[in-house]
Order: sequence, then C-alpha cells, then structure tokens
Amino acid sequence: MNKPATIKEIAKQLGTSISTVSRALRNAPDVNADTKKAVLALSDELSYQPNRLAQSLRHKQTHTIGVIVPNLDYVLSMMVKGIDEVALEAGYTVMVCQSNESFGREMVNTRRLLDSLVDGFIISVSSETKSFEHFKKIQERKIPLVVFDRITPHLVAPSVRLDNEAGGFIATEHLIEQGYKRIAILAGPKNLGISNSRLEGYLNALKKHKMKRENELIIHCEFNQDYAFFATKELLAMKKRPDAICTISDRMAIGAMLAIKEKGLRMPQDIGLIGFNNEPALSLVTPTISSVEQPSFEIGKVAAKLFIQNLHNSEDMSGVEEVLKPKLFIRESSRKILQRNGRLK
Amino acid sequence: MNKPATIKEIAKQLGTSISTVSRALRNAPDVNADTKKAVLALSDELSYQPNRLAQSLRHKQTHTIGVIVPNLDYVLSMMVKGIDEVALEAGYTVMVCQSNESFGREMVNTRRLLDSLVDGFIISVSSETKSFEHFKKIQERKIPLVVFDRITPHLVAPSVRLDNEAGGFIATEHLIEQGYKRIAILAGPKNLGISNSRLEGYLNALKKHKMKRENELIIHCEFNQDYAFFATKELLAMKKRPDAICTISDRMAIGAMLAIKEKGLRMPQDIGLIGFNNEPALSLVTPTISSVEQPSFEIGKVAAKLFIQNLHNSEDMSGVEEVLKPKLFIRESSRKILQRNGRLK
DNA sequence: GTAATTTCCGGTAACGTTACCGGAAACGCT
DNA sequence: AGCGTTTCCGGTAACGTTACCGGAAATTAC
Repeated sequence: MNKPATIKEIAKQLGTSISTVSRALRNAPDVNADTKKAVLALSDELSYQPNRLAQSLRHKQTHTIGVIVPNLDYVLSMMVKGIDEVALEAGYTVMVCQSNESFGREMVNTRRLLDSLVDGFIISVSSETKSFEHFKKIQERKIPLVVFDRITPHLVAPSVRLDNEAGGFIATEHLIEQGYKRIAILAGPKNLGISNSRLEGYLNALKKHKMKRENELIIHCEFNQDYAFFATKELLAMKKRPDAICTISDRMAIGAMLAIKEKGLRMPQDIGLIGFNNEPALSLVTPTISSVEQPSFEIGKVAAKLFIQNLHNSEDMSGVEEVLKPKLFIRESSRKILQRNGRLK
Repeated sequence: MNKPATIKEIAKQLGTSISTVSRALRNAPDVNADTKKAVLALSDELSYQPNRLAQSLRHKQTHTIGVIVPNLDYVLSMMVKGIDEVALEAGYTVMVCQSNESFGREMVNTRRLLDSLVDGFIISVSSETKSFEHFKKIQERKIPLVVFDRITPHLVAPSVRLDNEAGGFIATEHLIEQGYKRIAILAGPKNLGISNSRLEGYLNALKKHKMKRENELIIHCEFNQDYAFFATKELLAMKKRPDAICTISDRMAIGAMLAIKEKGLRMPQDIGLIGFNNEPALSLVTPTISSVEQPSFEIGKVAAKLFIQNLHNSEDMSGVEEVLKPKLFIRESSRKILQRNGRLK
C-alpha cells in the first residue's frame, strides 16, 4: 500500500504479460474483451496510476508548459490564469517562473525549464532583455514557443497581445474629447514595445485632432509608482503645465495622482488623468481614476490555445499574430464634461 | 545539434563505456584523472545536459514541490514567492496550483500533482474543505507534507502560520486604546481556523480591558468585499450602532469603508476601522486604513525550509509548529487620538 | 617472481513504460 | 482436411540514467 502499483505488479497478479496489461490499459484493439475487463478491474482495485516519468521518458514529452513572466502583477497573473485554464483543459501542466524583469533571471529560468524538459514555452519577455539568443536557441531546437503581452520584433514567433496602439489612442482621444488641450504622457522605458505602441497611439490621436506633438510633454520613466510621482511633479512644475496626463499603467497613474494631490490640484477640473489596465484599486481611490482595460484573461487563454495548436500542427505558425482590443473605463479623474452616455463603473 | 546530447553519445565519441562517462560526470573516485578531464571537456563541448526524466525515474525523486493554495491574492502570492525563493536555492522546482477555495479543485490538484510525482506538498487548505482524506492518503504514503497559513487541527503535519490570535488582539486593543467603546468584528466563515483565531484575539482583548462581549457585534460573513459591505450596512442600521469595526481582511475593510462612506459617517471621528493583511491599496484610499501586517514572504520561506528539512531528516516532524508575529500599521481610519509615537506609513 | 592489493573500467540490470515483431491458437472458407 | 485469415498475446528492445559487480591491468609488497 505504500508504493504505488506498477504495470508489472498487475501483470504478475493476473498471470499475464506486461505488454498485455499495457495494451489493455490503453484500450488497444488487439486484446480480448475479458482480459481487458480483468485488467481494468484489478488496476482499479490497486488504484493504479501510470508513472508519468516513465511515460514521458518513453514518449519524449512531458505534457508540461514552461511559462516565463516578468512579474505577477494584476494583469499578468490574470493572463497566467487564462493560460492555466486552457492548459489544464488540454491535459497540460504549467510551470510558472518570474524573471523579475531581469535578463539574468530570465536566462536562468529558461535553462531550468529547458532541463525540466517542458514541451514548450509561453513567454512574456522582461523589460531588461535586449538579446534574444536564449530564446532563439529554443527555436533552433524546434521547441514550440509562443510570446504574449510583451512582444518584440526581434523574436519571430506566434504571438498574442493587446492592441496597445489602440489603447493609447482611445485614452488620448477621450481626454481630447473632454476638452483637455495640453496632454502629457508618462511612457515607459524606451526599449519596451508595449510602451512605444501606446505612445504611438497617443501621437496618432493628437494628429487626428490636429494637435501638436510637444516633446517636453512626453516623459519616459520606469514602470512604477515612485518614478511616476517624481516625473509628474516635474511636469506640474513647468511654466506651461499640462492639463491632462495619460499614463501607460495604473501604478504610474497612482503615482501621478499623489503628485497632483500634493500640488493641490483637482481632478478632473484642473487636470485630467487616465491609467492603463484597470486594476481594482482605481475605483477605490479619490477621485476614482479612468483607465484602459485589456482582456487579460482572454489573452492568456488565446496564448495557450495557440501554443497547443502549434504543438499539434507542427507547421510553421510564426506568422500568426493575435491582437485583442482594449476597452475604456471612464471615471471621475477624466470626466470633465457631464456625458449622457459615458460608461460608468 | 537538434537533439540534446546523451551520455551514450559522449561514450561513443570517446570510445569508452557509458558507465565510465556517468561516473566521470558525477566525479566518482574510481575514474582516471585524464579520462575524467576528457569526458568533462567533451560534455562541455556538446553542451550536455543530463536528462532529468531519466534521473528522476532512476532515483525516484523529481526535485519538485507541489504547492496548493486557495487563491493568489496579495498575501498568498507573497508566501508563494517566499517558498519559491528557498526552493530554488535548494535546487527544487515549484508547481503552484490554485484550488479557488473549492474542495473539488483541491482534490483534483492533489491528484494531478501526485501523479506528476512531486517529492512532497506544501499546502494552504481551501476554506471549503472539511474532509481531509485526500491529504491523509498522502501522509500514509510517507510523502512529506507541510501546511501553512490555513492550518487545521484535523491535519497533523509540520506547520507555519501567523499568530492570528495576536493579530486579532493587537487590532482590537489598538481600537480600545483609541477610546472606542462598542467594537464590532467582521469575522469570516465559522469553520475557518484563521478567522476563529483572530476572533479569539478580539475576545481576549475585550476581556483584558473588561469590556463585555456582545454577540450582535460579531458578524460571520464571506471573505469578500460585497458581503462585508452589506454586513456593515446592517451593523450601522442598529439602534445602538458600533463605534468601531475590526475586520479580518483588507477586502472586508474596504467593503466596510464603502458602507461607512455611503452612510455619511466619518473615520476615525464617528467610527474606527481596521483591516488585516496590509495590502498596498489601503494607503491609497481616503481615509487611509489601518491594518495588521503579517510577514508573508517570511512565512513562505519558513514553510519551504521546514519542507526541505522534513525531506532530508525523514524523522517525524509532525509536531513542529512555527508561529510568526504580526505587526500593526496605524493609519487615519483608526487614529482618533493624536499620538506622539504612533507608527506612520 | 609470485602473491596481494590497488586502480580503473566495462557489462548488466534496473527504474516503468510503450512500440514493434513474431507467433500460437482459433476461426472461416472451399 | 488443408489453407488463409483473424484474434490475441508474449518477448524484446528501447527511452537515458545509475548502482552494482566482477575482472583486467597496473602497482605494491615480500
């Protein structure tokens, strides 16, 4: 009772051979109905569980997916949940590693998962990563690799992501429609794709509405609350200060909010503010902060689906590129004009 | 170049036997220094990686830890991070499963991890779980099992947890010291251990300060914001309403806060409020909310250390019980008296 | 120079599973 | 009855690794 039963044990007790037992268990056609029944009964009684290790060794696949993410914040943990959901359904187990936005950790994680013999990878690359050799080596070995959320042109692989350009666009256009005239943007690090796309959306919105791009209103700063706080203080200290701030993450929006409050300005009257990701905290703070929501859970699910397709088809899918649309949540921080049809939350 | 090199491959190229290669790689004493050097050189050149599956099959251990948690909220994800930290250090990989507070999912996860052949389990039991047979079966098979955070007397195993009684106590005593006279508590489900311990701490604080226990001030409700919101509305509708509310989670505190605001009461003047866990959002809301912090990361680390000890010693450690102390963070929602030495954040 | 010891290495079996092959027994057909 | 076909089963090798054993060659001891 201590050790789990093996196929050999069943064979011995039944006085048959292990190959017959193996076939019976896998419901092979060339085994007698009665013996099949007997095997099944006994294996049930001994509560037989096939040894995954042995199976994996034999089949050279582990039914495990390696997932590497830069962190487990609100958005990414939802995406991981989406991946998990689909993977489990399809009989795959997921191993999640955090790179903590560090290139070194990302390489270590890749290596570790690789020698844990995962069947493939679903990856969101760290912001620090500029060389992609460790991922290309994976691809050379013909190991399936899907990227999501943080995409880079340097890595050609099936991908899933938010339409970040659209996100930046609708946020900015919303501010414009509310009558804001000098809209600043707190963007992220310059080499980060999602940041640049959102910035591009911002610029496109300005262009569409015939507003001039002003470089002093475009701030690149780290992806967190404190940097955003200080960046906003500087923005507000300008002679011609902006009358609205567009951010590319909620953490940054909160940093901005604190700086705005400290300065004694009111939202949305004196200055408009909008975040990105729509974390729950945004509807708890005062004023409540508008934000762009992305379908995180869905993105995770699509990533896993793509991965599994890729695994089965094994034809080249590197061109596949799924892009999902964001949604705007308007709250107090940006609702300067009373709207009849503004969506509340 | 496509397939990873095996020990056999190295042996062939070197014109030696696989056992020699194996021994050389493991630095066994009975192998010539020169051959050892040759093997190491070649294995390096071929970038040989031992096949984990084969090793695991041979050694009957996978160097993998199965972790089951009810969810991945702020506290638990910090704990998991702590587990991860220590486990990685010790050469173990962690597989995390969420039970979503569901008994069924918990059983499924246990089963899945079991046949993924994890070396053992680190578990925080779901609130729904009342039968522990699935865990006891693990123990009967002599598979190491450590429980953390959500402990139950029905499961005898090495454990790590917060001193929940102390948490409830310091929160309540703080409110008492601030001069609140009618202190209500929003507790969790009746069968949840951590809830009961915190409630006990609350009662002990009342007793110490010679205050009467009043059953109508003790509310059992689900562990989330909405339930807490409605429960608080009822509390505030009483003829003799409470002048302070102690909660056992921050989510509940936020629900309570919303109800208090809706009623038009001010914190801390009209009513005091304190949360539990000290999530970051608490310092963003207005007013900022006091809370009891637990050393989550540390708890995770201790859990993993205990697990690894248990794995190596293999002596009975079921009596081991680590209990860590909470810390009080006082903010606006409960600071009625201006204190000289109140800790701010 | 023989015996005893050390040094080093190869062969084999095993971990638990599955794929493949070959063959015995049973059946169907004329 | 003789032949071919089907049905069912067992043996064997393999996945990549390691533990164990036995033995050849080299070294030491007298």
